[in-house]
Amino acid sequence: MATTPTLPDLDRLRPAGTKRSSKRDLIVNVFLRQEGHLSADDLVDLIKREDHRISRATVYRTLQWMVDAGVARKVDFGEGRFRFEHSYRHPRHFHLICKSCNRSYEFLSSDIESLVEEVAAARAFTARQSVVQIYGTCEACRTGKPPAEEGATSELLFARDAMRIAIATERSGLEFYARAARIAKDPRGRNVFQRMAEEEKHHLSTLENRYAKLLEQDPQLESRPTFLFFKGAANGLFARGADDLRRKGVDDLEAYRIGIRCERGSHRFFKRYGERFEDSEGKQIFLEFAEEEREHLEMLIREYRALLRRQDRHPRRTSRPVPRPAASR
Amino acid sequence: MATTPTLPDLDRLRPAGTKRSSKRDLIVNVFLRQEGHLSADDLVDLIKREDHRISRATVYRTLQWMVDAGVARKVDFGEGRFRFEHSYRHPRHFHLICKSCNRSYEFLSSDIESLVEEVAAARAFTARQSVVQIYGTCEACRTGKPPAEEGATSELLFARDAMRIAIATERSGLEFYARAARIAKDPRGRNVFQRMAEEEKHHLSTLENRYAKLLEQDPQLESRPTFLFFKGAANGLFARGADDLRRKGVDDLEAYRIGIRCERGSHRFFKRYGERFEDSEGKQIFLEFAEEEREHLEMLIREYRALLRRQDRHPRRTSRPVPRPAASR
DNA sequence: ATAGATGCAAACCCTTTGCACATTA
DNA sequence: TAATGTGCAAAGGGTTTGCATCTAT
Repeated sequence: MATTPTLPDLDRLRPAGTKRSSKRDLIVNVFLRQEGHLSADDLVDLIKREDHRISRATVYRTLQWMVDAGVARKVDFGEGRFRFEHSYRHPRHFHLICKSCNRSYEFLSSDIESLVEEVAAARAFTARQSVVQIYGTCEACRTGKPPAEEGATSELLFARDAMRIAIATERSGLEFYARAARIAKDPRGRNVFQRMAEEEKHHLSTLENRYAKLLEQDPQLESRPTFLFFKGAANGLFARGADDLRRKGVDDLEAYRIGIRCERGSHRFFKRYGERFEDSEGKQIFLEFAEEEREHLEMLIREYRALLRRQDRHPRRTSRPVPRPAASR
Repeated sequence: MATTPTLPDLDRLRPAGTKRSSKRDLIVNVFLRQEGHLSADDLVDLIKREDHRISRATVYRTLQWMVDAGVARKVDFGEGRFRFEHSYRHPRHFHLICKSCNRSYEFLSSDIESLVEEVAAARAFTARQSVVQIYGTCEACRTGKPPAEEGATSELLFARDAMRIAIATERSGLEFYARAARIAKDPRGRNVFQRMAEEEKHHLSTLENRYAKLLEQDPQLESRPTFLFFKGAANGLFARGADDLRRKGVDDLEAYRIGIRCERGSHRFFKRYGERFEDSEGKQIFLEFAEEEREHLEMLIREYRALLRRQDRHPRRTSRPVPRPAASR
């Protein structure tokens, strides 16, 4: 069953020095009840059905008000007019836009965002916002089948994908640390890795419970298409790291370095997306994980340095502090 | 020194049943002389300087004509009006858009394009075109320094990056095959890998010569920012493959599989971008390489299967035929 | 009472179009 | 001489705005 989107507290959003107005309230409520991306005209039509005496100008003014209040976002699909989408508890995302039915579908890709940041950095360009739009024909239009009914809010999809990614990360993290513990020569190192593996195992079961609970909110949730794409989760980062441990001649120092690389990558990921949503299940999960990964990261760096000192060698650049995401540069 | 962009043969572009017109010629020529992304209004101003008596309507009509003829592309930077950019020998690309000076900078990213294709595939969406726009502040505006003068056409930048990528691929391919030859147990396999390494070495020197020649066309070419981003070149694909060969227990079969994965990736890359440009140096390089990688790929698959048969085992899925890029699905 | 919100119609901006006239093949 | 191309002005779609009126605080 479809969940109703959480409604924002309009009184709190209203900027100081502005008055309440029943017409605006009506427009905002009608807008928030809709799904998808409405043009000003669409909204005028919807409004006229409920109250004949609301003028087009007021609808335009209210749309602007919503954008300023952070309830709506103006989007441009190249049609020569703008559309508006919710932005309350609905983070920036990318779009697939069907040219034949004009429907649009949302997604997020951590991988694309990282690459975009790299490109911007390569040009010394300060990126404030990025737009990714894929134009084409959607499955429904191509096959003639009815479109999969909307239903799940992207808040829910975000939470689902957040948890899937967290679970995948824990699983491969567990594998990584278990293997690292097996190959570690230094007893202290073995101990550290073993402790990490234990932690991952514990978190994993917590997460799996939470995921099961989330699924109760929407029986079809599992079958809905991916909203948040992140390769680092399943086959990147820790999985790659575990793989790297299989190479010849990996010593304890190398194992630490690989672990540091992995934790840094996932910390970065969880932090970025954790900051994206407000007060949602997904946000919470992500921020918890970001924190956890940060702690792991610090411990690994500490241990790495300690081992280096014991071996009387100089630290390598892998031990620089936790980086901030490039977006905030 | 900046190279003048190659001018299209307008007579050839003119669709059948349309007449020549001196005013249109003037407008097209003025348009093609400009760089960057012009609004209709910008173009009207430029035109008025040369001939007072050309009307706004004609400019609009000519812009439409250029879009139809494939000389111009209509782009939308969310300003509430369209801009136009060259499209003659100028492939589709992505944009960095400076909100403070309204300049825009172009780039291409194979990595982003691949991810976009994956997202589309995951939703069974047929992608026809994708838009990636990074909005923010450019270096010139942020630092107050004058903008790096334009100069190089993206045709030249594309050729430069094409060659850089080809060279990086050859280098890591060479390393990969040399190492594979070293670890191969099967004498026939050792021979195959050695032959590949020789080939790579030969191509590498050809390419380096060609690159040197390209640089003569623009002394600053090397220092201009990256236009085409592709991670697979330097640290992906073969480099990763060579790395994989360092793992414990890599046998000849595994070496073939890794090689097949690498060749498939680079074949795919070279093919995609080779098809993008018309009659340019970059296009030629890329298509030659695509063909070369395809041959390597086929040989590796053949050898892999032969070895399997000799070892009396069943083929694994790695031996499926060369895939086409997802874009053409 | 007074600042802010609304309705109406006009104005705006960018773009397209109908029609008479000019050019080209 | 036909068929295209052009200029002009008008119309078109989407959006904003000036101003008188209404409404919340």
